[in-house]
Amino acid sequence: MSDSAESLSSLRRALGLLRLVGATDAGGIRLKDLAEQAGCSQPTAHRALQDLAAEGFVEQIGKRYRLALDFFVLAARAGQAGGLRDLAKPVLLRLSATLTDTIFLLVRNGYDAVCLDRIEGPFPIRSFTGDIGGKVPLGLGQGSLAILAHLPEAEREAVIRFNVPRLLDRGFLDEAALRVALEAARVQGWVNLNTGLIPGMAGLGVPVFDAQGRVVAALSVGTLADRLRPERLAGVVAILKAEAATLGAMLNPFDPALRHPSRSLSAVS
Amino acid sequence: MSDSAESLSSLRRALGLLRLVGATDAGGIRLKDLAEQAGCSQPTAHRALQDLAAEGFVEQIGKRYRLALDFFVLAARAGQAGGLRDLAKPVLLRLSATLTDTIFLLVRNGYDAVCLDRIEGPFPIRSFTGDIGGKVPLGLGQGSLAILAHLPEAEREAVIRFNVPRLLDRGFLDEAALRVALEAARVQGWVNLNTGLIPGMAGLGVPVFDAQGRVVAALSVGTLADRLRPERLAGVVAILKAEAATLGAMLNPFDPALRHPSRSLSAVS
DNA sequence: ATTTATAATTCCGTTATATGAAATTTACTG
DNA sequence: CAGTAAATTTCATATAACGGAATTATAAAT
Repeated sequence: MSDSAESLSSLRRALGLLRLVGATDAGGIRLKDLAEQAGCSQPTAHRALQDLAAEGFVEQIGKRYRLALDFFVLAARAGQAGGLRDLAKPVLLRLSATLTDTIFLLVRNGYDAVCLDRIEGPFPIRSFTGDIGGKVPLGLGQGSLAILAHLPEAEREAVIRFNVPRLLDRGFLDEAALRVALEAARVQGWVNLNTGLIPGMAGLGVPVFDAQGRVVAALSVGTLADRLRPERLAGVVAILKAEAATLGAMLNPFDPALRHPSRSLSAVS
Repeated sequence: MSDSAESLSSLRRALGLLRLVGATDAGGIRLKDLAEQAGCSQPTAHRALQDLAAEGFVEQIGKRYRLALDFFVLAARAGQAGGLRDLAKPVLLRLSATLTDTIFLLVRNGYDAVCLDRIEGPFPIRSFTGDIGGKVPLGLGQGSLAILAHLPEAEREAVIRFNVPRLLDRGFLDEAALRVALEAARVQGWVNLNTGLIPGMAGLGVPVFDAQGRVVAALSVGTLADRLRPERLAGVVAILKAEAATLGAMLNPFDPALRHPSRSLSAVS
């Protein structure tokens, strides 16, 4: 629906190339394939890549292109999306120290939840979100589900409509199960999906609300199933909720980022 | 030397704008200032920003622009120099669990060492490298020094020549002290610079070699000086070296990234 | 080593598109 | 409710982005 209209500006095209380079794994990608996938001529791709490389976004290793470390550094230095990450850092550190488990900070981005930060606990964790920068469809995983559950009705429905096929594709919840889980999340105020999607793993997510009561993020814990048995669980929930409240209270209620929530949706390609 | 020649391609200009947006902190930056700093007209900046926003690299909050999450997501993938980050993850986790200290994974990038990943220990650590994505001149800090010490002669000399002034600027080692430290690092095979540059802190770094014996990274530990007293130190060294060996063994000897080491130097701006 | 094939890079005439001045709209500020 | 400054849109112009074709480099095969 979005890309059917042909001609893009040269900049859009170049950014598309950058994205394609990013989609490739460590080995890099050849100019030929890049041009083909982007649907532009080889000389065009070549020139764009030269510029991208000159600006330090891409590096050319032999005949292959891949994202440059400078790009990584640039992002790391950049004012972290909304300052949320910086604000949340002490919260994550406290949680990590208190719970001795892996802690995630997730935010919504369009139809996905993105891992903004994470602090590793001593146990090896497998999670859907993966590392910082990782993405999961909203609804998959505890934190992700916590966010989805507390979105305003209209947005939530839009996301569900869009995501159900994606979830099915990945072989997870169907719509009915998803709605049950969402309802449970809403009444409980936290998520503890023990669907056993990852054997031996368990997790727990709580939403973070700003002063207007909008969900802006989720905190979650990932750990071994053993470590979330009933007696410990209640305590962990309490601690997580307390920290989520703390974090929420730190959010500037006048942050203009929260005034145009629809934009983030429409920005999805 | 690089930007004195005027006309840049429109792409370069747009990427410059992106960089400027990134240099701003969470509050964002106005179009006016952006155009001014970039040295282009307002309409030009405007259109570029619209495209950047349409591709999800930048978001417009009210009248201010800032980096969007997509940018961070993409950048997170840029850390993958040779997939090293993913490969190293279990190693870092093991080290963190075994040593209960903060663990760093550093790689070389031009004249700098970049922190590719780090796992927080329970002790509050101050380090030069700082957080993930942080940079230090090669030679400053244990891991960074470990890398420099094991570079091939010619490259090492080039880096030293370039970095000595930078190190002096920051008030640290002079060339003589640096060379002594490098020699020690080479014979010992690990670095334990107790220069007391950061009071109360201590660290320890070991190089990671690939199958051809080239340094590709360093593992290091940062902790309280107390925790690296002689009796514990030997054990920590042994563990670090063992993990460095494990990691090295996992590296694909045919990674093309390692075949053109000179490029990474010349790519420095 | 020599040849062959495939991809990367450079050239160049054409045309699309990026550009900035000026005009218009929008949103702040006193 | 003005008055002002910035953000957008419009538009004619010139530029620089485009792809076909030619050239060079690189890899594969014999």
